[in-house]
Amino acid sequence: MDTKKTYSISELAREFDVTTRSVRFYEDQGLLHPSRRGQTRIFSSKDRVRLKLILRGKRMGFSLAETKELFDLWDETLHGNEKQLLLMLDTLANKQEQLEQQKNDIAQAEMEIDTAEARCREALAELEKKKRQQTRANKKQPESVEQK
Amino acid sequence: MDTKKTYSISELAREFDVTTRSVRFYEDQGLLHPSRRGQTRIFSSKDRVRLKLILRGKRMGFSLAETKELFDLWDETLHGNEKQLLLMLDTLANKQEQLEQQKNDIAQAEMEIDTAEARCREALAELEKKKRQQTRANKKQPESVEQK
DNA sequence: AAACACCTTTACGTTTACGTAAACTTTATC
DNA sequence: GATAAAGTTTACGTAAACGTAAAGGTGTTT
Repeated sequence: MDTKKTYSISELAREFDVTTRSVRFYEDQGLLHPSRRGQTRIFSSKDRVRLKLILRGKRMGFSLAETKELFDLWDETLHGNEKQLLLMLDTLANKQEQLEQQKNDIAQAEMEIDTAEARCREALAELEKKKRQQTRANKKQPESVEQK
Repeated sequence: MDTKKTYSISELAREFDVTTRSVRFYEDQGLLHPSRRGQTRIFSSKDRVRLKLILRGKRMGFSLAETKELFDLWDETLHGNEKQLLLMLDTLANKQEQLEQQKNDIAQAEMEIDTAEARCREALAELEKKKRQQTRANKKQPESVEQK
């Protein structure tokens, strides 16, 4: 269920395959805001979503600080006066640009991987061809094998 | 021209907007291999290409170590015996998977940015609406403005 | 009540990717 | 030939993102 209300630190850690140390660190940096029962952290589904966003951000090369900025900005936006809303729109536009850049990078990388793969296969084919020629030669003149 | 033979360290640094310190660091880590004239580094167009790849890798969240591995592997592959070619193909397939993951991440992020943007615009529209109502009210009952 | 799993804080250690300064040499320019 | 511009090495400093103890608090299971 995605509708579960709360999560323990290790539940989240297991689900997203991170250490509890990391989760606590993210809280320390102000990216997560679990409530407490006594000492123990209790994470809401909002925290869960944020953790997911943090990790996606990391995969995309965003720093925790960048991600935190976005979170903070979004929180402020909810309290939204006009200036903040406009600032948010601006930030979102910037992120879009970044994503476009990344899409270009990925497209480039894919092309290069494709050509690299092609060259590999060519080289392999070359090797195979030589091997077959070798084999044929051996059938006709077996003594040509292993000349010491 | 893209056909220029060699580059100085500051030429490369300017072109790609990095510091010379970074370039030297990349050499130190074995990612670049400039030749020397006396003490001075002379970068080939191969080095230039590699620098471009390093930076693209960074934008995509790759560490220098990861990029170096790819470079090294590719160099070995050129000497290619069969095993190395197969290993390269495997590595390339893995990178492809990574790229797919990243494309997914980007697509997700784009969707979320879109909905965030939409909400911003809604909120702005709400504010505008309220303002207009306010204005109309002021025309009918100007004394309702600025109650101390 | 002992053992065990799970949670906590505090705090020092580590890796990556450079920044920054010092002190020096080489190359270009006036 | 002096001076500036660009290059060099050496080496210590730093921010980010955790790892890794150490030392201890809850709580539930046997």
